[in-house]
Amino acid sequence: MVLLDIDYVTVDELPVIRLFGKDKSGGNEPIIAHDGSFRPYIYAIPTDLDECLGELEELELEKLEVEEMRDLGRPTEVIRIEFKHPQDVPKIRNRIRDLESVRDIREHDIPFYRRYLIDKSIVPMEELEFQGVEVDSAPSVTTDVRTVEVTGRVQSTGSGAHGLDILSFDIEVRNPHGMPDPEKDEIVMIGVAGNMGYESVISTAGDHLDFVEVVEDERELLERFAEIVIDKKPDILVGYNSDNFDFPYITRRAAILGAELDLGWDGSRIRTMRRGFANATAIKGTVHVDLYPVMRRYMNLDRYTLERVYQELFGEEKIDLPGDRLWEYWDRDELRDELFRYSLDDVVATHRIAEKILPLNLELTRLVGQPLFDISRMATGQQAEWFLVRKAYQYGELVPNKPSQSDFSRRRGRRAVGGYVKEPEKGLHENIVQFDFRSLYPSIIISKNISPDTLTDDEESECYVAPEYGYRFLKSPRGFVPSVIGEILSERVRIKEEMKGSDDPMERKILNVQQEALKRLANTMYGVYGYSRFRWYSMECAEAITAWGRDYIKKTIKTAEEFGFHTVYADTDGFYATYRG
DNA sequence: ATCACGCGGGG
DNA sequence: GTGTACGCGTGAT
Repeated sequence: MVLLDIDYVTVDELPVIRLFGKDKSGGNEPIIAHDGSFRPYIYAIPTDLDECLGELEELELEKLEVEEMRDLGRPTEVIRIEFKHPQDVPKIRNRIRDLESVRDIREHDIPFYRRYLIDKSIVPMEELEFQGVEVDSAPSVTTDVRTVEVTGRVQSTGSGAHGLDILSFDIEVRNPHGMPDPEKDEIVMIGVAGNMGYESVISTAGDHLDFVEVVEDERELLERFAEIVIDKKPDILVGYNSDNFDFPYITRRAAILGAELDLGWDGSRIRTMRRGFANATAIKGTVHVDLYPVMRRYMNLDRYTLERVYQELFGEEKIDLPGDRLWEYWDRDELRDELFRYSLDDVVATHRIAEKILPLNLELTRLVGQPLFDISRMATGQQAEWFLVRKAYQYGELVPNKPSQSDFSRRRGRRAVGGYVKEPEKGLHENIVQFDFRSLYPSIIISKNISPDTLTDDEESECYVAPEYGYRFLKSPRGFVPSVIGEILSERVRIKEEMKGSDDPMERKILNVQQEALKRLANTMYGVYGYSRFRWYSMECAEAITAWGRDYIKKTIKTAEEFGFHTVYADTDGFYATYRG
């Protein structure tokens, strides 16, 4: 099956991982696989091993094991402490940290389902194979969900999921007094658009329009929407700002009207989680993607309204009606059809954006190895971090802890000096030659071995020494981050080669998105060194990278000028010049 | 310069 | 849920 989502439940006081997938070759059947074989754990770094083992014995923990790992490259003996339940970790970790013989605890802040994916080398949005036996299905409105108990091996096959079913939706509200208030303003339309040209607006009016499906009242409107989602069984349900608007609104209206909206495969309800400044809405089994945070990351605009994003992406205007007057379009017969067309246009636009943008996010999901639900809501720095957490496991490296509040405030505000910029010379320049470095920063990280684990004070060892700052980076062994970026770039080269050798336009398209995702990830790696919440934060690394960058471009410009070129503009990794002989 | 505050998207 | 989280522009001081 294709693995779409993951979580865990507690059965008889023990955690059971649930893998939500679809059998793409077997009629798109939803499957929930239960795996009760995995247990949470953390690491303790002891000051004295035997003493520490002794102290830990007294806490009556599930299991203790001594392991040899590396902590920023340094060989380190750690104690792996297993727990019965993920919830035990926050309960007990402070007591462990405070033990006399414990220098530090690690990997105590990694969500259980993420730990599972990493340790089992399982990748969402790839085919998943496992051995299991059928068990009784969970009660569900989705009647045909199969439940399987995992009895043996579980593994990702490496083949990506393509042809996923996407369903987009969008609601319209009648709000005559300011912003919509779910306590009193009814939902009058829900637009839905699916893969195979399925486009429809559900409403209590508009029966003369061919794309409108008429229902009796608002409650039926909500239930019909739920029915369509269940019936269409999309892999991904997409909205625009649906985390913060559509879903919370629908949920509240459903509660007021007593509508059944148990869309989860396990019969669970739509859940909106408060996440600091933003919400995230989840439906068990179906991956809900809110395109708004995705688009904010994907492009750099002054505003991110659906209209603006659509226009930028496709160069076309979509129907735009004034939000504060939509209720008039509903109330006045002669304007109502326009509102219907607006509703349809919104959901179709959302769908088009989804079709264009999701392939990249699916590749990032596979690369980072965390669920699409999470990836679509993560800042790029977070994506890079979870990618590295997975790599750290593979490399036997201990993951650094998340920065504490004091680390964070100390780091915040410090900023590495940026790239070299020569302001453009005014005027019209002819016969311009352009020069730029390919992947300048990733290349510098690799060639100068810039990594927190190679940064050293040691004057004796052979080092690369950063210009301006004099920071020293060991020439060997190869650092953790440079190794990982090296992997990313060589994978990208391999994929580009494969692209050259392919005539199949479909295959080329897929490969192109893959290399694009790798490029983005590689380029993110440089920036995160200076990102204050990053586990591998290092201002020295961030500063060294840009210092070498400035050094390279200035030297290149100087050389070009010796050959008779004149630079009219330069920025970070490239410059424009005229030839003067 | 420094800090508190509020906003984004949605109708 | 191994929870509780952004980043920037604005106006006031």
